[in-house]
Amino acid sequence: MIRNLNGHPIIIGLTIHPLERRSATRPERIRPRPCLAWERMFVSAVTEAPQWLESLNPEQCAAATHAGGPLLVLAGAGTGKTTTLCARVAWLASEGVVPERIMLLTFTRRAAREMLQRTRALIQMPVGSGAVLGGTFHSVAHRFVRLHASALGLAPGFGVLDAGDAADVIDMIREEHGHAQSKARFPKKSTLLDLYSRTVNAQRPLADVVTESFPWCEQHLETMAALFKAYTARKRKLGVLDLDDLLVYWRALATDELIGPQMQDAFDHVLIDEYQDVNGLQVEIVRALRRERRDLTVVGDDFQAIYGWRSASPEHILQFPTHFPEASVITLEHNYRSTQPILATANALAAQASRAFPKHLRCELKAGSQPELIFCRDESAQAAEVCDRVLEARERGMQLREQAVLSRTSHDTDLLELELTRRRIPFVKYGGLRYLEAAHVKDLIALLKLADNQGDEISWFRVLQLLEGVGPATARRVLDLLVTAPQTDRLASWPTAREPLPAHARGPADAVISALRDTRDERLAGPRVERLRDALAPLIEARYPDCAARLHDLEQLVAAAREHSGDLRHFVGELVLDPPQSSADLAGPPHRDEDYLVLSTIHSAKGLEWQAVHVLALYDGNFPACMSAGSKESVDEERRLLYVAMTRARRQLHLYVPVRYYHRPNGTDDAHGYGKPSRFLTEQVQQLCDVIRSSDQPSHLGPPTPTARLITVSVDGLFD
DNA sequence: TGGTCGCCAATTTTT
DNA sequence: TTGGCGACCA
Repeated sequence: MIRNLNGHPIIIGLTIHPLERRSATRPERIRPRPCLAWERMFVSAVTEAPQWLESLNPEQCAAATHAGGPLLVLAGAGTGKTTTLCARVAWLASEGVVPERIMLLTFTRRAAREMLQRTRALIQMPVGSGAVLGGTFHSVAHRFVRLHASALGLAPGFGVLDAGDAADVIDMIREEHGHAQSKARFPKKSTLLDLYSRTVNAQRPLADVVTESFPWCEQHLETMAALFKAYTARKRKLGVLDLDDLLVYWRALATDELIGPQMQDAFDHVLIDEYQDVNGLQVEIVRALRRERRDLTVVGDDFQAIYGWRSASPEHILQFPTHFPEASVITLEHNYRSTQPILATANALAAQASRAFPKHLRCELKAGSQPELIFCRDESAQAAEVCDRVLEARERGMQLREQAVLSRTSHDTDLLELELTRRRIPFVKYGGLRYLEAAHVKDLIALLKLADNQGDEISWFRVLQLLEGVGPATARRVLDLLVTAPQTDRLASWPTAREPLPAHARGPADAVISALRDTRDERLAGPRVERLRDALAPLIEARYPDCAARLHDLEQLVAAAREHSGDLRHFVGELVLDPPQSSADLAGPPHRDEDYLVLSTIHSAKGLEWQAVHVLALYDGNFPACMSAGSKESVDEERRLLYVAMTRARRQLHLYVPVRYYHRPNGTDDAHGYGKPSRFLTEQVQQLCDVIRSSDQPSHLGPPTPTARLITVSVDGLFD
């Protein structure tokens, strides 16, 4: 059993993958440990220099020891942002601030864990004492809302819906309202949830959000407004909160005239990482928490804001000095990560931005090779090129885990995954399909939720449809019979409720029901999950052809439950907020001796770094995505996304432009199917990438590379 | 005829 | 994996 830094077991991830069927020798996915340059700095700082503050540069030191009042730390990529924040927590603690009175909000739980661990190492707090309250906005919100559940009119063990569950609830209402069959196409569940979530997180009227981001839905505005009202009512009725509700409820607590001041007084210091990615709702929470007490530290880089599609906006960090007029601002500009040529290229890209805090990253590593811009014949040539370079670098002594392949979408690496498998190069991938999104995992979770709450219609709906010959209509009929039963024991009405089932499905259904019944008195999550998994297994086997791999995934969940000390409700709740196999949870080196290449989406690579970085598929329409071509803001965000990708590299940076692509029929105005190099690769950047290699070989596939170069010249026009 | 099931196409990024 | 469409079953 592998554990994370908190000692919790980690599930090693999916064994199912869309490409799996074609590649039998695919390596098991494991989580790599991120490369931490600052970690090394600190190890020496702690062991060799007791006054660890001396290892910081003057700006970092000023930030770490800032006394009193709001502080904005603008930390460019690779400038020791995490180092500084850790040092600040350590400094506060060494100054006598009680750790429990420090709140540390980070973007991922991994970041929180790492920081707390580093901090402990710095000031030698005994393990267990450093109870800094740390985590994501959502997980901290969960804690507060649970604490004040009754004040909020919630049952003590309210459930938390993940995004998939929320979409299912919306879909159910959508059907009840009769939108499923209406002739005018109605937005589907994921669009609706997206729209709802954006509206809530941005704290702006629905009409505005629709007009701005979903103009094609405008005709349905009133209907959708009614649907969303029904959605919130339904959540109340079901006694559940979705992820957005956690924030909404936290804000309600923070602004409450009784609880708000208490909550504010409970924390001497609030520190927030990645402030460029907060949304309007989160800002309101922060302002409520620091209305009177003003000790607040926020750290971020407006040029690395890449979550606009989740209602985050770099405007919030830009406006921090307005919200907190007495704020001090410290800018970190010494980059310790990348070589000068890489930094110069990234700076050239940043210079194209329309709005940003001025920053001039200075580089400590002068020497280094130029970034490479590589034109490839097509996406499979791109895959081959990447493999060649990766192996070449390994020959020269660079471990695979020191290299990473980053892409705009997780799907960009499909061909590469096949090629890596063919060449037997081990790799791990994160981003992409996540553990909790796999159908069979959702099946088991639905059953677990039923064990906890027999009134959970969504879960009933899902579980019933696992039975052979049972679809939405039959499931609905059974459900109606169950729901009419008294709240306390819905299972009591099972003998009647099972009537609508086809005869051959009744036996298997009974087996599941008795498992639910048998485990009712079991307190610990482990035995319950195991028993329920056993009951579900036959249905999984009957339903999915590749059941062995899927059952293996479920076994991981059982193993995790066995290690869990709490009850089932707790276990499921934590699973939703801290899902395994998410990029947020890359903890603990699983096998020190293993070496593997890292594949990741750029979003998931945030905060990480590697010696060599390969960025795939930089052609117009993909990166920047055509979905983002609509507004200046979203194109700016695409640019920042590329900036984030480029600044992950320490020594080598490779950018790939496949010239011809196959998977995007009628996607653009280009009927010939040639990719145009990304609109971000203007001449300015290209000149800095002085090694331009073409990799075309004689081929039946056709067009010679010069066509691509011609297109390159015309890229600038796309900015207009 | 209502309902299930099989087949095909398409899919941005995630707490 | 989801959604849409058409075939087939009670």
